[in-house]
Amino acid sequence: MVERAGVRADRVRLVDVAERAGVTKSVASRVLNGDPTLSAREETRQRVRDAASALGYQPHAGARALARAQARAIALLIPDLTNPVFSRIIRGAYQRALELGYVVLLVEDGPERKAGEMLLDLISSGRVDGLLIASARSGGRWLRGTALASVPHVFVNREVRGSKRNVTTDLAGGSAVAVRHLADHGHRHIGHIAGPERVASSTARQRGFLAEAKRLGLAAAPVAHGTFSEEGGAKAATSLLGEHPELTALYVSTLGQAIGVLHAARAAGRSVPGDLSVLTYDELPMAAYLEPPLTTLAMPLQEVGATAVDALLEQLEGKPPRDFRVPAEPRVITRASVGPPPSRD
Amino acid sequence: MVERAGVRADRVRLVDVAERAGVTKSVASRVLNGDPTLSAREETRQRVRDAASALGYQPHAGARALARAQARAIALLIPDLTNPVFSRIIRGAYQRALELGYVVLLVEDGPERKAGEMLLDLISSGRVDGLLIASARSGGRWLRGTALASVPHVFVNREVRGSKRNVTTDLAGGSAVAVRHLADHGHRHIGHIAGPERVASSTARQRGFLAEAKRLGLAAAPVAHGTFSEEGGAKAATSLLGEHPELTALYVSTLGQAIGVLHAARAAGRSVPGDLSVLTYDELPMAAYLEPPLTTLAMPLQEVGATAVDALLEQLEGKPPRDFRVPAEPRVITRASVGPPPSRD
DNA sequence: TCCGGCTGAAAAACCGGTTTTCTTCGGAGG
DNA sequence: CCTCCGAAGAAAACCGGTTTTTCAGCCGGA
Repeated sequence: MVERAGVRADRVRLVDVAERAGVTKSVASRVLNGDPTLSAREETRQRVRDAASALGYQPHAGARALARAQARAIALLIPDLTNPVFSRIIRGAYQRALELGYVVLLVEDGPERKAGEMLLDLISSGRVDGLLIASARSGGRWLRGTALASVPHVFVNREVRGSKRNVTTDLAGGSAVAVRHLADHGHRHIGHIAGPERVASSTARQRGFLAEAKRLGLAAAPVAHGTFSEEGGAKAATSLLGEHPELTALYVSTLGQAIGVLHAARAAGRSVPGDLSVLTYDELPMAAYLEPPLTTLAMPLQEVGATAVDALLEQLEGKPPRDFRVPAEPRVITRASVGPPPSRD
Repeated sequence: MVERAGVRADRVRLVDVAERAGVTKSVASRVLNGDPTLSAREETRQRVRDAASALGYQPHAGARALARAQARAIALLIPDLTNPVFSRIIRGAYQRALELGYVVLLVEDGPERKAGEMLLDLISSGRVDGLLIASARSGGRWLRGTALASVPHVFVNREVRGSKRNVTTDLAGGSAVAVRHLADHGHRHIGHIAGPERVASSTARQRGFLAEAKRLGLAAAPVAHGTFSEEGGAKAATSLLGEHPELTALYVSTLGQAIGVLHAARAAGRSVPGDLSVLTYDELPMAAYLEPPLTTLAMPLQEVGATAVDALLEQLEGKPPRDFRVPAEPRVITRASVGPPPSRD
């Protein structure tokens, strides 16, 4: 008979702990879990705890998941691993999950459209208890279907109307701060490089941008859409600057786009910030090392990730879902990419 | 009694499938798992399969993990989520794992030094069957301890001597190609921005760099060390260019460092590629949008991640560990950051 | 006619926990 | 002196699978 690869041999089981403490496993279990309905002498409890730590006992996750009907794990769906914005969200989520004794399974939303099924499989195989959905891409597909209905889930950094499951920052408020910052430098002709159309985060930023521009009585505030990538930013900037040569400042949605915007500006012979000021969302160390160093808008993305976990766990506790807004207070990190508009001549 | 949040209610169990097919769960299990020792009529087998798919049966991962003594999950330790280099490795690993029916748990190696314990907990709680270690940081600590000894694991993109568990690319060979590319452009004074000292990937690249420089009979080939970040690259470049103003080309270890190098070059008043050529490891879309667009060395990182999974699964099957080298064939992606050395005058 | 061996499938044991139910024992109250 | 009760812990059932063991028929051969 072939020997099994399993480590079964050297695993410390609850029974081992119980035996060493001279009690039955039921007592051991209840002591270790702090079951309030157990009555046992303090001395006995201590024996159990001692035995557990002496043996280095670690309960078997599978057995627990089985007995308790919960895996203490959650899945996190993100659109793109290489985007550092999501890295922050992931970090926040991982850390909070860890604090609460949960484990998180990352799922990247590939173009193969498999992510939705994967998530559902994770749920129905009992590998995870709930879903954190930070990707807009798949969403639409199976969102509507009955599939998600009975599964605890939360939308991260995106807004699904009426879902009562959104964890967001005040993107619109951030946009307002951005526009004000540029206006304070004297700019009256400000454009916006937005994300893809019909993506919630894009429209939120755009809404804030337009509202604040109007409030300040700025001239036409044009918007161009592009994907959240260097390429998307470059293309959008090229077309926006082509159609609106009068623009003196650009408010950009993501750092990736901003890199593309800088590229496009150079290609168009516009110096930054001499001819064109650029302010972008997403503060990351890299921003300081670009040419020119980018002035950015910092948002508490890590906190968004953490809050998303809190929101999901609330649902897992049986509470009705509700929206969370992460208190934002956007800060402008001043570097070199924003200056006064070029003097007319 | 409070109602449990668990979805126990609507879960399809093996018994349900068995019942619908009119057999016992043992038969159902063995049919679905293709147990060769089972004898059953084809008609019966079909009934079971039909029942399973009709009910949308998905086995409970925890129960399986318990019964089979294996979780069909692996952990992947990475040093830094925001580094897109690791994103590629992660992708490769996730995808291959998925194909093989495994799930990957990502662990980021924070400075809190907790990562090692976390991994061991994941193992001892039976949440994962093995470890993929792509971080050099923690390594040292618990590597030597008895802890890892009996745990299936693999080192990804780093080399631990004598471990027989390394999955690497030919970093040294890549360095050689890089140096040759620069030499082909006429450079005789080439410097290298390496990673932190005593990190295997750093020394491998450095070794290849020095060997090829020597082979080509180049003048002193100085090396400066820095962390794998923009800041690390900038500092290293500043000191290297300060001490060796004769350098006309730099071979850099990572894209992050390269961004720092470009920054430092600008600060030193050296134009790229006019005064200084820059060639860096790590091909990513972003490289094309930097100023100047960076010439890079592309390596099959995704393949490294995938191979690491293969290597680990071999161990899980009970085979003795062995080193894997991902066939590399480094390609230089030509952009604008490499040119001829400035003409002497 | 009786037995052995095969096929097809049921039954039972087990994985490592959690949770509910039962038992034992000592002491207080009647 | 007997009864009853609560404390302390043992025993058992269950979670949802996998794997081993057992069993019922049926067939062929002696």
